[in-house]
Amino acid sequence: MSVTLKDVAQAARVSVSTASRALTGTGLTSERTQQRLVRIARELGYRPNPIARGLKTGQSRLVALLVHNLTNASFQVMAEVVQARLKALGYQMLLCIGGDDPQAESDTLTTLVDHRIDGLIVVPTGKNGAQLETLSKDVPIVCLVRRDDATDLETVLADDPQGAYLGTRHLIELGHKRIGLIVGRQDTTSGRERLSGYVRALREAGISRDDALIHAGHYVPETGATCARKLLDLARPPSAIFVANHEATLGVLRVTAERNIAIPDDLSLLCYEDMPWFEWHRPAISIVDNGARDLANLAVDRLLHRMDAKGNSKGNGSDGVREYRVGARLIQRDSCRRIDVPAPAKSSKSKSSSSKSSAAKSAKV
Amino acid sequence: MSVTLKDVAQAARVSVSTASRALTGTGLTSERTQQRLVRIARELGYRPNPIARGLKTGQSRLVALLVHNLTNASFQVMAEVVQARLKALGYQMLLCIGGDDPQAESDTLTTLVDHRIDGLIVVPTGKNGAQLETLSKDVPIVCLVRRDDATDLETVLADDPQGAYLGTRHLIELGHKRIGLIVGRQDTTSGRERLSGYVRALREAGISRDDALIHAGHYVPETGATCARKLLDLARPPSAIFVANHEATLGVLRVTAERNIAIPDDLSLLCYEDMPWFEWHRPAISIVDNGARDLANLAVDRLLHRMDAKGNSKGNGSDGVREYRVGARLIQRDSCRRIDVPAPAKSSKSKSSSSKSSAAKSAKV
DNA sequence: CTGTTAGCGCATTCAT
DNA sequence: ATGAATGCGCTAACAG
Repeated sequence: MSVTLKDVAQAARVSVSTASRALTGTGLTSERTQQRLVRIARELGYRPNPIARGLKTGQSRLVALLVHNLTNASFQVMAEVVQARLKALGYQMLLCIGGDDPQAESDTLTTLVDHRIDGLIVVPTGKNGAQLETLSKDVPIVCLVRRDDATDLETVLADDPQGAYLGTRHLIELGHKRIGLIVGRQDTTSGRERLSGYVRALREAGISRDDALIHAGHYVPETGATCARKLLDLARPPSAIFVANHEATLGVLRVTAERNIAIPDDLSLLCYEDMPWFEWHRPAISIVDNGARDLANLAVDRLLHRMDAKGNSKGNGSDGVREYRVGARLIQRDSCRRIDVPAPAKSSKSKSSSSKSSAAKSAKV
Repeated sequence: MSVTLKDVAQAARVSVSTASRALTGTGLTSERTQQRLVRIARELGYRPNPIARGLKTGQSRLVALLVHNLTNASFQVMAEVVQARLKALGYQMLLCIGGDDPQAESDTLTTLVDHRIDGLIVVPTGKNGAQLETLSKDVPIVCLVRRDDATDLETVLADDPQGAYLGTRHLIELGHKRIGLIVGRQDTTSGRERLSGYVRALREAGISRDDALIHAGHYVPETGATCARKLLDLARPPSAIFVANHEATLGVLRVTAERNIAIPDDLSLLCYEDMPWFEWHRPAISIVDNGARDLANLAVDRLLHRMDAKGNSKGNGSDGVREYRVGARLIQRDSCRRIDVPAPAKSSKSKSSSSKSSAAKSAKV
């Protein structure tokens, strides 16, 4: 069917080993035969068979990325970045979607090592630490976005404490005293860290923490709806809501729409993690950007480093560092307003707030 | 490192061939040894090496999905569906992102066959028909969403003529006579077909076609912005815009926001292909749903059929059918209004239109 | 610098 | 029903 190394060798009247050496460029062949083989191989349309090569070398030129879903914009970006970077290096990306389900994660992990992947970037559920730890002896692994506390795997994290702090402080600076927080499950790193950043900003500002304003929940839109209702039904509702649970954003927006709550006039809204449409939404939604693109790039860097180190068997390539942080960034758009200034009269269509939305566009690499 | 078939065979005191037969379940072994081998394999934690197996059988248990990007919500859904279906069958999905670039597509295709993928679902650019045609002799291929006219590969398409027709007719029924169309490049199947559906609906309604209202462009947000401006700057601007170029939607929304055009009061807006946030947007955006989930499922069905047929070498598994259509569906939300009724007074906040948005939610499988 | 030999782990043919 | 032998395509250790 396809032309093999043997075909090339025969056509060049050399042995397969010579052909192999010439084409893999080990430098163990004479300049002349080298070039000749390359030429002949090209003429014949020879393509090395990764399967056969893999059987011999134990490598597959396959790198896996395991994320929870593709709905989350951060995961989309990460998938695109990882794929692009890897492709440029001759790797193929195996994209797996685990749905944040420990069982699915576990199954997927086994299948992946079965396929002899050369590397793995995983957003862990946190429930398969032992397995990850074991696998990491065979294949370079980098954790992304979440840390699995049961491991000491190299991990690339967003700076969630900082991001939540920045966001909360921004709202405080706008004059908000009662700031609702909708955050992720407290059994995830990011969930805890974002809460801590929020708390710290409050503390620094001398605002006492009110647990009635704090809601944690699963990473689904429904969480946003439920929690938003609870917050808005409070006797003294918050003047701003910080949706630090990305998936919950849609739910919050639904509730504000249902109740005809004007943003930012009636309520300031600050969200976490950018999405393409946030900027076009009206009002454009201010956010804390987690730097998904940078996170993915760093994760790839670290993975390549480890894969390389493994290849040269120079230790484990960890450099002693196990955790990296990518800074968060506040992107102001139009969904937050100063609270110390009286709200504009609630009548005519607000002809104001659409100008600065484009200026704050984030620079992507 | 890992336990091999040989280890299992030794532990069971049989030959590797027997072990192989027992574990692959060819039925060529005695019931007893069969069960015994399975048990021992499990105890030893044996996992067959797909690479080695692949070298022998020419299969990889890898199926590739090649899409343009992951920003498009349809592609996200397709990736998730394909991955889920395949995983259930023991395949791994190789997700590739071609960026609608012919060169990238071509490169990717070669790499994929190098990896001996067992099947391919591809959203073709349309520029690599010959290559696809050639590859299809080695590996089952199903085209998705777009057809590559240079091939007669089995293709799963949205019913774009119908979708565009439905959407246009809906606007006409609401009383719109001047309906702007922003559609995709006319060198793509869907671009042409959606235009044709629009034209047909107009014709049937006895509305003469006005080319000033029709704009085709690349699948990027900028197209939407540019074309929307042109439409709105017309001496007689349209009362409704049908954005049949999905990616262009954001651009259109930006322009309407910039110009403070109220939807649907000042302008009715109908878009193509659903996105999660369309429903939560205010006003909720009415759409023509292309049935991404159904498309993906059907593509997988067809691919599996062909892979199966190839395995049993019963012809090419085409059943003589080369093209499938998945019907489109109109989902009414709040972005289109009757034009024959006078617009409500432009003052107070529109406390109306948020009720039916949830009712029209699409049922997913 | 090159050819010969030997496997990588598995499925499969040919014997028995 | 089982074992021995062969080879998938390639790389690498070992000679020359």
